[in-house]
Parts: sequence; C-alpha cells; structure tokens
Amino acid sequence: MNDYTTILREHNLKATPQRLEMTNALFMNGHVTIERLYELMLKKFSSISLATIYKNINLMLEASFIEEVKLPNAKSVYELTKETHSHLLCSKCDKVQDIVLNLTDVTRRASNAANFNISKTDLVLSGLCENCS
Amino acid sequence: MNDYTTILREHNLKATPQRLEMTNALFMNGHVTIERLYELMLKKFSSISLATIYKNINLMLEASFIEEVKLPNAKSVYELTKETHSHLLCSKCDKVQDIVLNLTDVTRRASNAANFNISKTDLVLSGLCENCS
DNA sequence: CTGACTGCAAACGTTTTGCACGGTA
DNA sequence: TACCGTGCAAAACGTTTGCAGTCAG
Repeated sequence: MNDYTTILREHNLKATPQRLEMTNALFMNGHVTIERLYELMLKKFSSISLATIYKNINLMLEASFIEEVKLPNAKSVYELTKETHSHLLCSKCDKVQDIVLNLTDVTRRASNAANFNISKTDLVLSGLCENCS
Repeated sequence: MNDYTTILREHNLKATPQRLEMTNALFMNGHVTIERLYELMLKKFSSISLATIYKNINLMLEASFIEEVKLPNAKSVYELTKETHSHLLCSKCDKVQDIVLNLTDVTRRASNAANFNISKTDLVLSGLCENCS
C-alpha cells in the first residue's frame, strides 16, 4: 500500500489499479492532456476506456486531488495538486512548467484597486523556453 | 459608416449587419460566452445561426479583433481586444471585470528564475467582488 | 458583378451516461 | 458480500463543415 493508495482512500476513492496508474502517469509526466493520459494508460491497460479516464479525472478534480490548467491556444492539461504556483508555457515546443512566484504584491494592488477579495490566482506566462529561444 | 465598419474592413472582414451587431453586443456587454452572444444576437436577428456566430468568432479571433478569456471552472468568454489587462472573476456572481495591472516585476522575476522569454501574460484573479463580499 | 457571408443540415470530436460485469475493501 | 469501479455502447454536447442562396463592396 503506497502513498497514493492512502491519498485516494482519504478522498473516498477506491485505490484501483487504473487509478493508481493514472496518478503515477501524472506524477511522472507532470502536465498531461486527456488525450496523452489515455495514450499513457493504454500502455499498462490495453483495454482501458476513455470513459474511465474521464470519470476518474472528474472525481479527482472534485476531490481536489488534481487540478486543471487552462492554457491559451491549447488544450487543458492536468496535474497533481501541490503548492500554489504559476505556469510557464513555451509557445514553440508547447512544454508547460511550474514556477513558484510570490504574487502578494499584485493581488494586493488588484484587491485595493477593485475592492475585490481575492482567494485564488491563475497565471500563465507564455513565451519561449530556455531551449527554444 | 461607423467605427466598427472601418475596423472590420481593415481586418479584411466585410461589415455585415450580423458582424456589426456582434461587435456591438461585445462592446455593450463586455465579457460574453458564445451561448450568451447567441441569445443577444437572436434579439436582433431572429434566424441567425450558431454556425455564423462561430465562424465570425473564429475570424475575429484570427484577426485579433477579439480575444478569448479562459476562466477557471467556467466557460470561456470573449471580449473586444484592448489594452493588455488582467481579469477579476467573482466566484459568487460569476461577473468578470477587467483590471490593468503592472506585471513587469512578476514577469521579470519569472524570466530570470526560469530563463524564459515572456511575451504574454494571462492572469485571472478569483474571489468575491465588491457586491458579493 | 463577384467573392464573401449567411443559414441550414449534416458531420465531427469530445465528454457524459446507462448498464452489466468484475473487483476492492 | 455489498458497493464501487470498469468497459462498452449509445447518447449528448459543442463546434465545424459543405452547400445553395444572398449580399456587400
């Protein structure tokens, strides 16, 4: 019984082999589209259904076990929930990477300017990554 | 021949009544989903087709005449292109508002930390708006 | 007058649903 | 053993396409 088994159960999700492999695929690959996740899953479960993938993605989202990242001009990717962070998207190679940025100054300014009570920030910075520029 | 007629033509788009009304609806309503835009358009063009809406949205996006805003836990909204800005999303009433924020400090930090050449930022701040909090 | 645009219907890709079977706890 | 999860097939949904008729320039 590894870590993810426990975490899944804590979210009232049974630790099936399919779910453990989904979790593993997300852990190993970082940011994946549904399509890519399906391909990865097929390597281990040759008859897994897309419906199973979708059902589990939705359950894991509800449980806040994973998160969806909406990207400009690209399909959404999914990642395991971790420390709050922003994303860098390379517009050439499409790679997504995490970056921890302190946004307190920005949110404070926004909060003051608009009288808004901010609880969450979604930031995607697009451009060219180290390899592509 | 009003402003939008000229702007549409500058983007090689004919200024049809449908397009002028779409533009007007975006101008008057700020941030609208496809669904809402269709409803708004139906008031003026009772037999307009969703296909026309989609075709024009896509052409206007290509022409950078409008922009898509991807929101967390909500459908995308569309807006007329204007000065670079961020968005505030109220998680209670779902209203979206624009806010001009200086993000040079954040992008500089990200740029340095990850060796990334940043050309575009997409920021959505979620929380409670003035009325809802 | 001509090419671009519209509206309709059909096609398409993605996501969801219902159900019978199988597996976790 | 009881219930939850899986896989399959079908349905639902949002978006795109092809086409014939119409309109803007």
